[in-house]
Amino acid sequence: MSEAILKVTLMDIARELNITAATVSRALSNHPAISEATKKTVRQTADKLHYQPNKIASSLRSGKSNIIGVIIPSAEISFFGSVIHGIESVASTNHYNVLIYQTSELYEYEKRGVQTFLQSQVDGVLASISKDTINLDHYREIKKRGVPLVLFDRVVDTLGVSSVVVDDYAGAFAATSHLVKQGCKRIAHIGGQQHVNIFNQRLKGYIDALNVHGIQVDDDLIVYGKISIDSGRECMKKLLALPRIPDAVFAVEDFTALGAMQSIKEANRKIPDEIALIGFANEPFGEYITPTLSTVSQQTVRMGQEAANLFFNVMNKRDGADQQPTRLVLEPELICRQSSIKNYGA
Amino acid sequence: MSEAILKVTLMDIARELNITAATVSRALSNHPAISEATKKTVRQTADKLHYQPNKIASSLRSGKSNIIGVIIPSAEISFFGSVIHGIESVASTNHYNVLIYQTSELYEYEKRGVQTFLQSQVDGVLASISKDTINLDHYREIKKRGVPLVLFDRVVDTLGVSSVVVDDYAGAFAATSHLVKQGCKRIAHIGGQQHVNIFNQRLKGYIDALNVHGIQVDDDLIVYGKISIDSGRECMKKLLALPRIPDAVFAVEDFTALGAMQSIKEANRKIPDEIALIGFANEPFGEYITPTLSTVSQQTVRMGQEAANLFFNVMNKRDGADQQPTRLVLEPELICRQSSIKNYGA
DNA sequence: GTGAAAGCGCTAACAA
DNA sequence: TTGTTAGCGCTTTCAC
Repeated sequence: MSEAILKVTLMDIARELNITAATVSRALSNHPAISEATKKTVRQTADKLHYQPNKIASSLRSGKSNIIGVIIPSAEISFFGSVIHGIESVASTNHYNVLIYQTSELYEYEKRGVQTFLQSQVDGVLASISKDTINLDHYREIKKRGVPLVLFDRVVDTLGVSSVVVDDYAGAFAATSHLVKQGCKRIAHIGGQQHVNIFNQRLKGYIDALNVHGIQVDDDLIVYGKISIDSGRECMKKLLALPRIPDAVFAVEDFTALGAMQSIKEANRKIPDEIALIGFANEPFGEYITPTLSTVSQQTVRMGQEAANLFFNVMNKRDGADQQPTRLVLEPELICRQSSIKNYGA
Repeated sequence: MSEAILKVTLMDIARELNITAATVSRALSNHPAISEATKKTVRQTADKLHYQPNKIASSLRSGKSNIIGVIIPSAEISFFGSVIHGIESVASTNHYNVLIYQTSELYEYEKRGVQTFLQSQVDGVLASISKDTINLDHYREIKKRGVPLVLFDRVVDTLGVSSVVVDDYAGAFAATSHLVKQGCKRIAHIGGQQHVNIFNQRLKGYIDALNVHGIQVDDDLIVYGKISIDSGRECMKKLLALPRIPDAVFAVEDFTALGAMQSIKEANRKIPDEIALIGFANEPFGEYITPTLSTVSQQTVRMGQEAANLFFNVMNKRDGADQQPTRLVLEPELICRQSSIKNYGA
């Protein structure tokens, strides 16, 4: 013998009070034309009957779902977890819900995600493009249907939509400048695959920072790896084999930096005294290794919040005129820890 | 001059083919009574017109939203990111979408999340209860409305709903046994707050493992901390101040283990040769510190998958009879790394 | 094998 | 200030 399942609608409240469903609807949405007295009794009976408005019905009628669809490569990657955190918090304050779709970096899944979202009548889509994706027609489809689209992190310019990214160039510039200020003269860089835009930007930031500070760029001090701990180890070994080894290393991202750190330790060089080290991305582990790793934060939570804000900006002023897409570039934040600060804590 | 916004409905297809919307609907859902010929033309025109079915309308009519609501404390915690990953992948293969709600560990938000989900007509709710929550009426409300509810990780037994947890006792037992097998005789435990069930379970697992292996439990070797790196450091210092220091430590979770590791290093004791160390939770950083940290995996992805599976089990056989709630207990997985394996790699 | 008609629960234009 | 009516887009029962 189980409890009766509640299924209370506007009509039930209306019947109870001998008024129409329309009045109940208006009373509950605080319509100005409804008397305070009716509003009060309506609200009371709604409570009494444990009424829950049916959003599905409301959405169908109003053409507004109050749902944002978010497309990410994987919820398991801490970066995207943080971004979702940011998106959800902003969405929540705007009375929106967040629907998640994971692509596993696959174009096919990404396409399917877009389809589902369109069918689910989401009011907007926030997406980070998968590595596998070349054809962008599914994103064009979103625009064509008049659904606001905002890209974050994995962005593409050709779509003409709003986007949020972090300024990789500025981050690299700041990281390198920081090493200069620590008194380092021979600052090496372990780079990533140069056809990847963000890695190339970081190289440029490094080079320009050296130039600005009057330090000659030395090609021997630039090596290229493949974004992994092992690759970082190998690259660092090359640098340690130079006739004159560097006194600082800016690694293109934290895993590479970690590999470099291991090689430096194995060579019995002191970090940061003999070789200062800084990475990029602020991976969680950096805070827990010894020495703690200096790095550049990509402001992931903020990125999510800003992406959501961009959506709400479009949403809230749908007054005709095709809006100009906003391209938001977040300033990354330098995080200085033991690996790059000489006389740390002294 | 922007592109016309597509808004194609079943009616548009019907008009185009001089048939009724009903037939189109049946054709698209592959109804047996519809001729192959009609199905074919219908599908063709649907494609031609770029028809996307409106799930909202379909949901309203069918009373099924194909959406699972997931309530978590925070998407930023890597544990929950993994769980979401698991849930989403299973949901996706079942043509379901996942709606996320973050509670920030607050009862008020959790209540609001449940409300929103009920109003959104989700077909089921998967939830991890926030620390702040004592009153569980909102969860009872879910059951009362006939919506399947599955709890994971942060579970409570009094609700009589299905749940997925990891077997903390077994994990602790395995971790301790592993240390015994490494030849350790004086195995210490840094515990957590004992009023927290999982921490208490881990203590029990530790004690029972010692007993089973014929090692006397020594109260001096059990200290209690507060789940933080600093607390781990302090607790370890106490252990190192004993007349006879331990030759192994099982820490209640990884951050505590990390603190302990730092203290051991500062005391110039070798890990694992002088003191072997193992943690719990498989935090990402454990793989990257030196030495790499042995730990116990809580199978987060699997937990998400199983939670989703439990939901689909209920969903797929709604044949009357009140179902017995399933209490799924996942076997944790021992992860042996450098910090606990003597002669590692030899 | 297909059509006609009703209705899921809500909202909004129009009337009164 | 409230009621009437229609309809969002789809599914489904009942006809034929």
